[in-house]
Amino acid sequence: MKILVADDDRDLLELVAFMLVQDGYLALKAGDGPSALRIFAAEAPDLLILDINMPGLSGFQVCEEVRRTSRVPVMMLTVRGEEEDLVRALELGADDYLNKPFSPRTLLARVKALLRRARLEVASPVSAGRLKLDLEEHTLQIGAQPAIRLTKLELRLLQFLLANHGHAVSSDRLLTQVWGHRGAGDRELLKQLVHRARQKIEREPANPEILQTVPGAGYRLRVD
Amino acid sequence: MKILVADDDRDLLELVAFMLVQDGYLALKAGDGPSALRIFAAEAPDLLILDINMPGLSGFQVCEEVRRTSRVPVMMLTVRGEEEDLVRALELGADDYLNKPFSPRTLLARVKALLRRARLEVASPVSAGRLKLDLEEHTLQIGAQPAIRLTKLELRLLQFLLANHGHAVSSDRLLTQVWGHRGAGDRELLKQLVHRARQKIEREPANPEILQTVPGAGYRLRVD
DNA sequence: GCGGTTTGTAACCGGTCTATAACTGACGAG
DNA sequence: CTCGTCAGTTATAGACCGGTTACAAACCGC
Repeated sequence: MKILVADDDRDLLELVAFMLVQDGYLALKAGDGPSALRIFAAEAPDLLILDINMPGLSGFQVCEEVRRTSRVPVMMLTVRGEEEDLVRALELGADDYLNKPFSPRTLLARVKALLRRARLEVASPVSAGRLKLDLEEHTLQIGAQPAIRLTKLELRLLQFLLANHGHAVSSDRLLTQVWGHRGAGDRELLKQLVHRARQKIEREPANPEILQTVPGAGYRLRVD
Repeated sequence: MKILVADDDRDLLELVAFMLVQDGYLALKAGDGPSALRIFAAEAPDLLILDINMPGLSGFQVCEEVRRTSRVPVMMLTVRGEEEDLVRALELGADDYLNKPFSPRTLLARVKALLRRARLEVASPVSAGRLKLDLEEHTLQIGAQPAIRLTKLELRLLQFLLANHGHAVSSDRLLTQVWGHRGAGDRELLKQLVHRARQKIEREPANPEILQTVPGAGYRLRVD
């Protein structure tokens, strides 16, 4: 479950991200409004936590922009009980509102509640080129071939590679994306996962056409 | 739009009701938990505002009881800073949580947001393909076969799957939809419920044609 | 309150998935 | 050439998942 946190207060940003990661979420961090929008477009997170007071693009503006294209749950943060803020946030389509300072448990409980409610809505498949990933069914379809069943980890791996298709993605990035946290010794896991995925999706697993190795850099997904 | 307010503090009760009426809602008042439940059953309000600290039946208990039969939006009220309360309320399936004292505008903004969100949820169709659910009779009819009697939980499971027929629905979603709240050990419940439902509705329960498993993802209802 | 039904809890099983380790060959630096 | 690193492969143990059986607890109609 990916959550994007946007706050210009570096310390708070790191703290919130840490709390989320501790609780098993994958946290994406943005230090200002424009980055938030960029990351939102690139990563399609499942929930947004936006500080209202950000220089440049405020949380309101980010929320408004996001709401043009998406109904993803949005939680707004602000320093004090600025009532005008609350009203405006809810009117802009935010789903929840939290005053700083807040406690970890409060934040996590509300995040959980929002996600639970959001899950009532339907996820749509993501596709690029001849690859189509169905997040609901946990399957991958290549061109007109029959769909291939994927495990949870395989799905996350391919989802992220697909989001960056055509570009090499470093092992480190994949590790944090797929497993979330973890130490250094986990190159093995990725190696394994790639191997198993290739067995499933490649016509000739030893000469991969889709899930390619970029020596020294990581992996890349070819979609054409 | 009917809103039920339950609080043992007479003054606050009247105040909240007054605020709601001022804003164009119809306010129902309950001075304790049992009255709240009675009025809820009799009037089917569109939203509940429950004080947690009520003598006799607490807001928690009222919420829990209501959630057994209904997914109506619930907002909980309590004195500031009881974090345990917040967590517990959200876990019991409450939709929002407000600390006393609060301002009229805050309350109204959140009420408005809850109602708007509730309205977005789609009324689920009661039949699809060769499956027809009778919500009053608690029965399922498959094609021209005689109707099958269902229990309350089986009905809710099938109702939700039917509303999303053709799409895989995750176990988590089903859990919150059928049971509402709850925590860890509940994969067992779903497993059981699915098993029992299959015994009833499938021609060959070991090879389900209707209530299918989507490995790693959840379950799906086939209606054709 | 009684008896059947419905729901919750636990244990078990087989299959799949994941983590971990060991071995192999390719490659580049020294 | 040799060593170390990197990526691929093979092997395996344990965790986890989903289905099944069994039984206890709660509930419901009478």
